[in-house]
Amino acid sequence: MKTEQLFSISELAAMFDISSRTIRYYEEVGLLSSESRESLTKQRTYTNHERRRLKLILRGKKLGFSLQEIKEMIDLYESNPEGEDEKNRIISFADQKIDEIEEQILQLQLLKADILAHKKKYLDSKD
Amino acid sequence: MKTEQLFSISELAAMFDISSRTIRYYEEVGLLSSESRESLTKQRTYTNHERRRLKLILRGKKLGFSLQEIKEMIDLYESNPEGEDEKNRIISFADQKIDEIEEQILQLQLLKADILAHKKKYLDSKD
DNA sequence: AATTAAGTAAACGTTAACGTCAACTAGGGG
DNA sequence: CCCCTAGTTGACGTTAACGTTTACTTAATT
Repeated sequence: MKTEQLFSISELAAMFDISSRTIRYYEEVGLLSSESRESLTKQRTYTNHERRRLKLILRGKKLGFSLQEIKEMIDLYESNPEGEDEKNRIISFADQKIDEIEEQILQLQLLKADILAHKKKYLDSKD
Repeated sequence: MKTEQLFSISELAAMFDISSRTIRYYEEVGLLSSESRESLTKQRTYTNHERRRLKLILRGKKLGFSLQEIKEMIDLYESNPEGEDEKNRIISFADQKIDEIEEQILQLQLLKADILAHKKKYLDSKD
């Protein structure tokens, strides 16, 4: 049998350098869960599954996505579509997100080029 | 002589599909100016210079940067450093931003790969 | 068992980035 | 000159994403 390691809320918070409040907030808005909790008033415990999920959330945040967008993307990861329609809906959502991401990458490359150009300008003006 | 075209605030707003209020707010926080205004109570007019600047602001927003970060980056474009120290400070700021951008691009590529993998999973489960 | 540390829910506070509304002004057409 | 449209400055309202505080409970330590 497999004994999954459990984390407390402050352990998880320390791992990612965020506050406990932030984790509770993510649960409040349905981004995270702590299923392995005995009762509603008892303390939360987290498994590796939730740790990975939190990591995904924070990556999304660093990239500038809203919690709502992040929720949609992660739900995509863990959704279990029933009919063909549902699958098609998910696949086209994925395609749409991929397009957005590619556009973002493109814009970031343009921004990088801009900054490089200006940096060069200041470098050339030295001496 | 060169006659620069002038735009009203609502013309500029329409161009970029934003509100006039947004433009005034950008001026309020020092991101934008309307120098070609006669007096403080008269109407604002914008030149191509400010139009380009606004375009940069909106690109930054789409990329998830805060207005404060955007301000710092654009100020970099238009700053006119005096001493060597000032130039070096600007250049190292540029380097730092470039690092951040490269990291963002990397993370976006990972996110894209993730989504592609999950899309494939759903595709394979079809039929 | 008693103290201390850590966690909980609830509620109010905060900041960025605007939206909205009110009261006033400037400028052009007829 | 009058009217109408577009613009102006406050000032207060709004939403997301938490921070902070309070009063209380659960878990750990001695």
